[in-house]
Amino acid sequence: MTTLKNIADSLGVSIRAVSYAVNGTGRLAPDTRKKILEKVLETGYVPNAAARSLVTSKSKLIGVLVPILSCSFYGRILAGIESVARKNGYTLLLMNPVENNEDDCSTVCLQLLQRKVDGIILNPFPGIAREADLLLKLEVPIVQIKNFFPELGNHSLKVSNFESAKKAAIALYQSGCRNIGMIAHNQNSNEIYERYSGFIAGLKELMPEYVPPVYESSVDIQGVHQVAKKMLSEHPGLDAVFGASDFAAIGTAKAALELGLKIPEDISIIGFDNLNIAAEQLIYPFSTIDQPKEEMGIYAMEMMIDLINKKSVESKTFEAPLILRETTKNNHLITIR
Amino acid sequence: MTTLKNIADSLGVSIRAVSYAVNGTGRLAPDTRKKILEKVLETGYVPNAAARSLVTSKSKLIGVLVPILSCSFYGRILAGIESVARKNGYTLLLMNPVENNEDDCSTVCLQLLQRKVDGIILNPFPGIAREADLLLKLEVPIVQIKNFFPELGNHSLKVSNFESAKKAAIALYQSGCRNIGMIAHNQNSNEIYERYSGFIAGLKELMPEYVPPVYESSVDIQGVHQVAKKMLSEHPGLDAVFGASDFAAIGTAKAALELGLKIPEDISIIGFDNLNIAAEQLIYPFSTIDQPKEEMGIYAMEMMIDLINKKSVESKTFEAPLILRETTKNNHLITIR
DNA sequence: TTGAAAGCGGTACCAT
DNA sequence: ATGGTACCGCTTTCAA
Repeated sequence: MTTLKNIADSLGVSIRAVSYAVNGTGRLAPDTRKKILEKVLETGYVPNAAARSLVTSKSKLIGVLVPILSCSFYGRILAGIESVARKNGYTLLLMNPVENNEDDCSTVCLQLLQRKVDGIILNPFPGIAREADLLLKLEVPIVQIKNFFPELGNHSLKVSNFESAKKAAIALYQSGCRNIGMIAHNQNSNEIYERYSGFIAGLKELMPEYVPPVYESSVDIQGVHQVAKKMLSEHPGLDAVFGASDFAAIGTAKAALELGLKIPEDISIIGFDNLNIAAEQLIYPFSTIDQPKEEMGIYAMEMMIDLINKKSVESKTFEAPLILRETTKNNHLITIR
Repeated sequence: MTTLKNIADSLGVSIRAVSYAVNGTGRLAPDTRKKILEKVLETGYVPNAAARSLVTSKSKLIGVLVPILSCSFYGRILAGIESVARKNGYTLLLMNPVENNEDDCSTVCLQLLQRKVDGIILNPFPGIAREADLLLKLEVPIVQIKNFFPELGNHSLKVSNFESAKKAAIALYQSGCRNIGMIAHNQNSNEIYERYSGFIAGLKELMPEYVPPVYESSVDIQGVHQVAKKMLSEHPGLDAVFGASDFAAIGTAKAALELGLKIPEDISIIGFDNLNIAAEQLIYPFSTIDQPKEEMGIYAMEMMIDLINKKSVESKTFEAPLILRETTKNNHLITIR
């Protein structure tokens, strides 16, 4: 393998000179520099990142922690992160611990510590927040996506869950629905809670007396399907459902169709996330709230770079627009976006 | 930061002793070992991966290169890779170059070289195969997924594209269809070619005289939609279409519905991949060929570990079973799987 | 402008 | 069984 020393020896110059030439730093006689660079090209020399980071104590590594890879949601965020990381000389360490599996979470944290990552971008969940002390010991920036645990610092990124959920409630009202329910999720997460609160707040404004049915389910279509069937049976008058996720929306639609309801004539449905599986439905492309996934990834990594460079950064809340498709009726009456 | 030396000094033992204790290697007096381990725990010492890999010349890093992150397909493969990597002390470097963008591809390769990864798992495409010389210089194992370029060595992983496509053709025949077309893709990839060949072979067996229409499209629903509309208009007698991907299947279904055809009564459709967006269709969950994504990821990483340990490994072709759902008629008549 | 050399945090060999 | 030490490849200070 070619090293700095090899090149230095073969050219009769010092190691330092080669280092400067390779990195474009320091002062060097122009022709020395040129000579070295030619040799570098010729030998195909590539600097050793481990050696470099050992002495600079910068790894140029960013740990990225996501709980789910089997759904396009995090993949699209990852794509955003990766593109700006790569353009700025950072490389991503991808970690995908099974959510709340203690072993997985601690293994992953240990990796992060050993690798001396320069920063961590993660979608936090309780199992990882429990390891906060460890992570904090690294003393590197942490950017939280979607969710937020104060133990992990105060740099975060999310969408306007409250406002967008409120928009969904208002939209359903504007389309003529008056019996509106919600399928929420039973996970410990403030984003779901914010969506719930926004939904309630929207209804409170328009129908102060109305108390909507809200059911909770696990975050998967199967689970929602069961819960939605229960909700629709126990509240046969429902003419609209807001889902805290697209999984919730799809599960609800499944249940509604089984019960012989027509979408959206009998029942309107709005989801959240704008997942591919919601957008690409052949017959019922879902009305939903769009989370700007790629943009969030891009912003997260830009924020990370600023943090690493000690620039001041602000946590950001993205707008999440309402997209009207085929699971809501009277779209022309809906003025809110 | 705590280092080996810190611990050694504070305990009055040698650095070597601490190294042995931490790694559980070498011979050490039991009580010395115990004493050291306690100190390690107390100080929260974590070894520095860069320093370690500098001297061992093993990085315990695996470069993973995927062309697309915005679709659950590669995410699910990644999840499989990550789980076995983590359990074996390896960490993944995630790379997502824009396919066939030269800059991206060379940046990514440079990263791989600098990081001295112990292995590379990738879904190869022409832009990356062009950098094969560089990658080969690393002299580390390369495992190719889905596609295969001989320039990148001979370790690969794929599904039985030919046989499964043949199954699809036979299944469509068994269900009673006699006018069967195909939507293929115009990308330079042998997997698509194998699917095409399998399809043709299946039909040749059953209807030697029949010459099926085969149209090519880009790999996205929009593109397929256009092409499928053209195909269905130019061949109004078609009663079945085999899609080289689920994108092809969905785009075709879209076109068929627009033309007023009933699925599956008027036209049967079988896709390939078993993507979430195909499986989770509310009204038309797609009959398709299932690629075992997680399993492929798991196997790829296991294969990588064997290769690193100089064990002999064999390239593997996974079975890809036919899954019958709602886009094929007379499923009960279809005996092939 | 350039060469020599210290040292980053480990591993592993060579003596003792 | 254990201590001393060379060295991995690179950056950077210091002196010339």
